[in-house]
Parts: sequence; structure tokens; C-alpha cells
Amino acid sequence: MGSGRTGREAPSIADVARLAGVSEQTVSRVSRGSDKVRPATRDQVLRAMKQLGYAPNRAARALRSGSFNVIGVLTQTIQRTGESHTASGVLDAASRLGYSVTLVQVAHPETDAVHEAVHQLSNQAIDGLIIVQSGRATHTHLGLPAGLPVASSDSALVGYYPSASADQIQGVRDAVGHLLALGHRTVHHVTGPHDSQSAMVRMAAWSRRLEEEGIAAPPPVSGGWEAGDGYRAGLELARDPEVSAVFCANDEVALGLIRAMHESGRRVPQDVSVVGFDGLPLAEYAFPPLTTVRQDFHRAGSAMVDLIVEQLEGGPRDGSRRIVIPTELVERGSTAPYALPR
Amino acid sequence: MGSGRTGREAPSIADVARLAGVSEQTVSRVSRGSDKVRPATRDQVLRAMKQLGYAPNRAARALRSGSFNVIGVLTQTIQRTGESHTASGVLDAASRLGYSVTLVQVAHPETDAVHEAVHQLSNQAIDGLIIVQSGRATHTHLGLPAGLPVASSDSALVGYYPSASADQIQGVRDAVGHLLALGHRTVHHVTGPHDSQSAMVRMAAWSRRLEEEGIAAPPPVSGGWEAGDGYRAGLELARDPEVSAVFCANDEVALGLIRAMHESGRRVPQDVSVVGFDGLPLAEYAFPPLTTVRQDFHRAGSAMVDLIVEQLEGGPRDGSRRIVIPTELVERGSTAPYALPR
DNA sequence: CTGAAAGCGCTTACAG
DNA sequence: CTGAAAGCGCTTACAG
Repeated sequence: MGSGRTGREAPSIADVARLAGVSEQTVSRVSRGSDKVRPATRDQVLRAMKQLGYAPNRAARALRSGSFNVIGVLTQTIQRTGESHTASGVLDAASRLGYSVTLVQVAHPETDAVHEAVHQLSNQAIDGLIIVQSGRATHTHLGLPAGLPVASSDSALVGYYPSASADQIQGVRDAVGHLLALGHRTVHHVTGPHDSQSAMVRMAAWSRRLEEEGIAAPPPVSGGWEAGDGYRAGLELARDPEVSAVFCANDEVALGLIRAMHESGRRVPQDVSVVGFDGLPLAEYAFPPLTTVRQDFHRAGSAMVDLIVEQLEGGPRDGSRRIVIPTELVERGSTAPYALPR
Repeated sequence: MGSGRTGREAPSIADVARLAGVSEQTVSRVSRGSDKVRPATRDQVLRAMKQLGYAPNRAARALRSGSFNVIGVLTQTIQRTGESHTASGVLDAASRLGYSVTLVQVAHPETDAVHEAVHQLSNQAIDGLIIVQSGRATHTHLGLPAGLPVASSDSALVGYYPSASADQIQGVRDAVGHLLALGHRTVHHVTGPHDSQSAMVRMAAWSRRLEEEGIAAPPPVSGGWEAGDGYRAGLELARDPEVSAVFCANDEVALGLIRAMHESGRRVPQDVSVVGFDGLPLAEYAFPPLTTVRQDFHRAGSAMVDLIVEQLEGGPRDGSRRIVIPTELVERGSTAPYALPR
């Protein structure tokens, strides 16, 4: 597989040592930026490095030291907003700390596929693993090597590994509470996919919040994560004149639902109020601008890097270590006070 | 930086050799899946590997063989649709071919930042580099090591390295042609950012297409890549009753512009037809559904992996090697025949 | 088809 | 503060 790079031979630590007139040992010390090296010696070495264009061979370093300075990231599809924004946070934080990031995408992470991907990743090639989304793969499917630092933002894995994720329950409570405060008698819900733990958490929080108010939750409408799912659900809900407020599993669904409402002649927000979840940048420019619960994916990503580093330094490795990131209700034009059906 | 992984010692090739009763050499052969090994011997080795949970140490392999089986990917922000979809294509193709992917994000890739990122990446840590977006960094800023296989999808780099990217010019021609065919007397344009080569290509193709028809291009409106840019441009264009058709630099801009039109009391598509570019999934569920030019980012990503492999096998390394990916005009509800201003 | 020897470029103890 | 020696786990010629 590939014949390697042709062209100039990379200078080695020996070349630098020779040019600087010191031992390889000393070059190594300077290269790691550590320890006590006499300033004059250090300058000499630095100059030699620069002149030769020296850069340490990462393979050799990893082989010897046992640490790669690489963090692995497991996603389901980087194409999805939440995952790409989270990955972006991982990337930024990792690079700030001098880690490289190896990204893996496993579209259908049921069993074997994830297992193999993780196995491949963890072959002494990463110092820690961040699981952004593990799909249907559970804790046991993953079969992670013992001793590998792990951090996760997938709801299904919270409790098994250190985690950093949005306070979804509070977010949902805010969304439903907002609609109730506007005078709506009840709030309908379009769910995410049934095999998503996160979708289930949102659904449960929605019905619980209604029950606290003494309202029996209406039957939820099955959706998904995509606009098309929201559109189909919207066509269905538009037929029921009693529907005045809908909380959607995410923004894409909300946007699809709004279009279905428009097409069905139900005005948003005059006839139907709609709230999304996630806080997509585009949602602000929807028509009408979407009221939603913003979650800070980027921050979750960088927090997971911190969790990995924490473990590398001897910190806790179990699921009790949780970073919960607050969500924010963003009130925009898609919600309005309840008005009697026309 | 990190004390390495604690816990079980990973089995080495020597452990497998001992258990299987063969030489390390033979284990290596089986592990690489290559060469001639007697089936019985292979089975024995495979069984020992499985029993021990052996996986080759990638650092050692890389150090010895000089090839990492890693492809580096340079992006500006993985949060953006085009970049994340392209990265997804890279990831899928790379994993199919047994390569890992190291992703780097350089938000402001003017000069030093990219240079350093690339330098860090290319320290014998990657077998090839894929440049999805290099921002304002030019060919010379990058300072890539000679001999490193490179592939790019950034318009600013096409011609310098082997490239895979959408046929933007044809896409723009189709978009403008579509509006003209609907009877519009002219087509206005909201541009992307001025420092984007790709935005400039789209603008040039738009004005050229109009000129072919003997129409003098109206002054373009400065935009960006985001919905907010389109919104501001839309507010401006809505004031001019002569504006009946707008081609936007991308879908986000088009969506923002449509909202501005709605708010200004100009109906889309009855009063103003709008066309976007890219083919975001969400655009299909906009109100009205957005007519756009779809480009296949995922395919560009996987094509770039092919270009890297091609170079690793001795293929061409210069900018004359180009893979041009066709675009597709998707006609939806945001465009309609020209009607005289009300 | 299989094996014994050398070495990839570093870092890790261990001296001084 | 600096250096000489050993070895991380593989693969690459070279034999047989």
C-alpha cells in the first residue's frame, strides 16, 4: 500500500547533533523543549535544527515513548451539524494542546463495524478516544481496550465513560415551558429517530414537563433528524386544528414542519408556534426565524479533550465524571401567544 | 504531555511467533497479508494472533517501512457544509483503502498558521495531504515539502496540485441560463466573500453568461457565505422593483435573501426568482423549496483520496491532473417565469 | 516457503 | 548540564 514518499531524505537527530557539535541526547532534550539545557547549547542546537529543517520523526518518538500525541475521534457522520461542530471543538482544543486528531466515521455503527474501527484506532495509535456519536453501538459493542482514556458526548454512553454534553433535559424544559407560558393548552412533539438515546431523552423530558403542569402529553409524532421527517410530521399535525404548539426534536425537523404548515395554510406563528432544538446557524434566517434551544457543540468537543488529558494525568475514568453544558433558549419569530383557532 | 496508557501490555510480534512456533518474520508476513505463506502456517499464526489479541504496533511499522498509512486533511472549518461533506468523502474512501485520516483545522490560514500546521502534519506523519480549503493561503504560503503527494479541492490551488472539484463554471451557467430561459430580462448576483477564489469564479461565470446573451451584468451585491450576508443583500435588492431574478453565491445566502424578500413584501417566486448553489439538504425544505446547483462534495473527497494513491503509485503530481465533477441544476419552487412588476 | 541479523530514529534510564 | 549504551517493535534485504 503506497511506496512511501520519494524525494529528499529527512534529516535525523544524528545530523543535527553532528552539525551542532553535541550528542543526540542533547538534541532530543531541546526537541522536547524540556529539561535543563544550557541556553548557549540550546541556541546552537536550535540553529542547527533550523538550518537542516529538522523535525522529529513522530513514528520513532511514538515507538520509544509509547505515546502518540494523537487523539482518536469516533463519529457516525461528520456531515451532520452536531457532529461536525463537536469535531471542530475537539480539533481546536487538541491542536492548542499539541495533539493531532485521527477521525473515524462509522456510518452504521451497530456491532462489528464500530468494533473493528475502534480496534484499528486503538492499536497503540492513539492516546485517547473521543466518542462523538456511537449510533446504535452500546458500551459492550465497543469493546474498548482497558486502560484507554475515553470521553463521550453520546447520550447512550453517558454514565459509562467520562462525558461532556448539553443539558438536554433543561433545554427541553425551557422549550416546553416557553410554549406553555405563551398560553398554549398543550404542546405536541415530533420525535427524533427511535434508536437514538438522545431523541428518547428529549421525548421523555417533554412529556414529563407537561405532566408537571397536569397536562396529559398528546401522542408524539414519529420523526427523525431530518427536514423531510419534519415535513411529513407537519402535514399530519396541520390537519388537526387543535394543534397550536409543536416542540420538535431538532431544528431540521422544525424547519421541515414549518414548511408543511405554510403549505397547509396554517400560519407560523399566528396559528401554530414551533420550537426547534440545537441552534443551527441557518435557523436564525428561516421564515419565520426559528425559536430554538441552542446547544454549544463546539464547547462539548473541547471539554472532551480536557477529559482525555485529565485521564492521561491520572484523573477519573468512570462515568461519574460528567461535564454538563448549559443550553440556551433563543426566542425568535416562530413562537407567539396562544390564540383561539380561527 | 500525557504519561501514556496504563494497563495491559500489548502483545508483540515476538509473543505471537513464540506461541505459533514460527519466526517473527513469518508473523510479519501474515500480518501484512502478503507473500507466500503456507496455509497451515498462516492458520497457526492467525490463531495465535487472535488468542493474544495481537495488533501490529503502528509506530514500529511506520518507523521501519517509512509509510504511515495516514492521509492528512487540511480544512479551514469543518463546521461548514462543503468542508464537512468533502471530509466525509475523504474519510469513507480512506477507510476503505486502509488509511487513517488526520484532520487539521486552521481557521485563519493566511500565512504562518497554515505553514506550521502543514509542517507539523508532514513530519513523516502522513503519506499524503488533502487540502479541502486553504483559505487565503496560497501555493507559496503552504511551503509543502517536496515529494509529498498532495491533492486539493480549493479553487485557489487548482493548477498547482492535482485536484478534484465541482465544475463551478458549468453550474453557474446552468443557474443563470435557467433564469434567462424563464424570461427574466437580467439576473442579479449576490457574491461570496471577496477573498474567496471560488466566489470570484462564480461571479465571473455569472457575468460572462449574461454577456453571451448581450446583457450587461448589473453591479453585483457583496455578500459572503452566510445567511446573514444574504439577508442584508436581500434587503437591498428588495428595494429595486426591477430585480426579478437573483443568483446567489451559495444556498445559505439564498435562504437569507429569501427571508429578506418575504419581509419586504416581495413574493418568491412570483415576484422574485432565486437560485442558490451547493445543494444543502435543508434547501429542499425551505419555503419555497430552493432551486439550486447541487455539487457532490462527498465525491470530490473520495476522488482526492484516489489522487493521493495515484501519486503514491508513481502517478502525476502536477496541477495538470484534474478531476472535474459535474454539477446538477435542481429546479424547485423558488424560480418561476418572469412576470411584469406589479 | 521460512528464518537469523541488522537497523529505522528516537527516548529512557544511568553515569558523570 | 551533558553523553554513551540499550532497546522500543517492527520490516527489509539476504540466505537457504
